[in-house]
Amino acid sequence: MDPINKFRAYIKAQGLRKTPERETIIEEIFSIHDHFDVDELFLRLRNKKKRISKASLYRTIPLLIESGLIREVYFEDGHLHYEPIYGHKHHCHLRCTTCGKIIEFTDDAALKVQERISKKYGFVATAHRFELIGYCPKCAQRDGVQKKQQLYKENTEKKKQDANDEHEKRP
Amino acid sequence: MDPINKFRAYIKAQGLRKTPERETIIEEIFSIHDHFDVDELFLRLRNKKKRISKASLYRTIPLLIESGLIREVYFEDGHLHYEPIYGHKHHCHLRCTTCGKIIEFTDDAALKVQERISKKYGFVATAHRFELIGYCPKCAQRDGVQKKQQLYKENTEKKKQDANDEHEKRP
DNA sequence: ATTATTATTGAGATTCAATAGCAATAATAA
DNA sequence: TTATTATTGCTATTGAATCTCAATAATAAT
Repeated sequence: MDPINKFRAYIKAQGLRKTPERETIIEEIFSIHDHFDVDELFLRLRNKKKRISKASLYRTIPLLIESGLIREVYFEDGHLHYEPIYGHKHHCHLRCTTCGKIIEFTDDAALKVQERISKKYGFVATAHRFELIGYCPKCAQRDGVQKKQQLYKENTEKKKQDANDEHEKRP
Repeated sequence: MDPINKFRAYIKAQGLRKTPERETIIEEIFSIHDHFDVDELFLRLRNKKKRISKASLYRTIPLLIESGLIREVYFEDGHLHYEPIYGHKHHCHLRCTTCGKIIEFTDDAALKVQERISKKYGFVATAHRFELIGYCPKCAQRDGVQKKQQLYKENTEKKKQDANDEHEKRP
C-alpha cells in the first residue's frame, strides 16, 4: 500500500475528507525521502507551482503523524523537523554537536530493548527514538573532545568581531 | 563535586562571571530533581521571592547545558523542557501519546548499543537519548481518540497548578 | 444530477516561546 | 579604589505555530 492509500484509509476511518491539497503534500513529502521542515516543504511545493498555504501544511502534518506516515525529529535549530517513516526502514540518528551533522543508522538491538522495557512497564510502544549525541568522526579527530568549548568561544567571539567590523564599515 | 562547584569550574574555564542569579537558578533546578520548563522555573523562583528575569533564565540555560548540568528533553507541548542530569542517574523516557504522561526508566542495554554503534561509525558519543512512544498502561486500556487532547491538557496543566498550590501552602 | 451539510482551505491576525537591544548594575582585574 | 566589561532586567522584536473566518469544495442525502 502506498502512502496515499494508507492516508485514505486513515481519512475514511476518521470521517475526514480526501482533498487534493493533502494528497499533494503527501506526494511531495514522499518524493523527498529525507527530513524536512515546514518552510522547506512550502518552498518545494511553490517551486512546483503547487500553491498550498502554510496553514494547510501545519494542519495536515498532525494527520500525517497520526496516520503513521511521518514522525517528528528533534534537531537543534529551534523549530520542528519531520521525516517520512511509512515504507522507510526505521533508523536512528547520530548527531554531531560540533558541526550539526546527522548520520542515520539502523539497529535491531534498540527494537529488542523497546520490547523488553514495554513488557516491564505494561507500556504499549508504537515507536521508539534512539539518538546518539557527540562528535562525528571528522570533528572528533580535528578538534579533540576537549577543545570544543574553546572553539565554541572562539567562534562566538569571532561573530562579535565580525559584527563590529561590519558596523564600522558603514559610512 | 556539587552542581554549583561544577558550574563554577566551567565559568572560570570560560572566563565568565560568577553571579548570584546563576547560582540561584542552579539551586532551584537541583532542588526540583525533575524535568521543568522555563515558565515553571520562573514561577518556582518567584514563589520563593527570587526575582530573576526570564531573560536571565533563557541566557543561563545554554550555559547549564554546556557545563553538563542539564539537558534538553523533547516533549510535545510546543516548547522545550529540561532536566538535571549532573549527579542524576541517566534515564530514558516512556511517553504516552494519549495522556502525555512521562515514565522514566533506566536501562543498561541502551548504553551498550551506544558503545557498539559509536565504534561502528567512528562516532564519539557523549550522550544518548532513548525514548519509547506509545500508550501507558491506563490509556492502552481505555483508548479514546476524543479524550486525547483533553487528557493531555489536564496532565500538562496539573503541574503548573501544583506549583501554585505549593506556594499558597506556605505561611 | 441537484441540493444540503459541513469539513477544509487560504489569508491574515494572533499567540507565545525565545531572542535581541539597551541602559543600569555589579563582578573581576588592575 | 578605580576601570573594565560581563551580566542583569526591562522592553521590543522575531518567528514558528495556531486561530479566525469567509469562501470553497467534498461528501451525503434527495
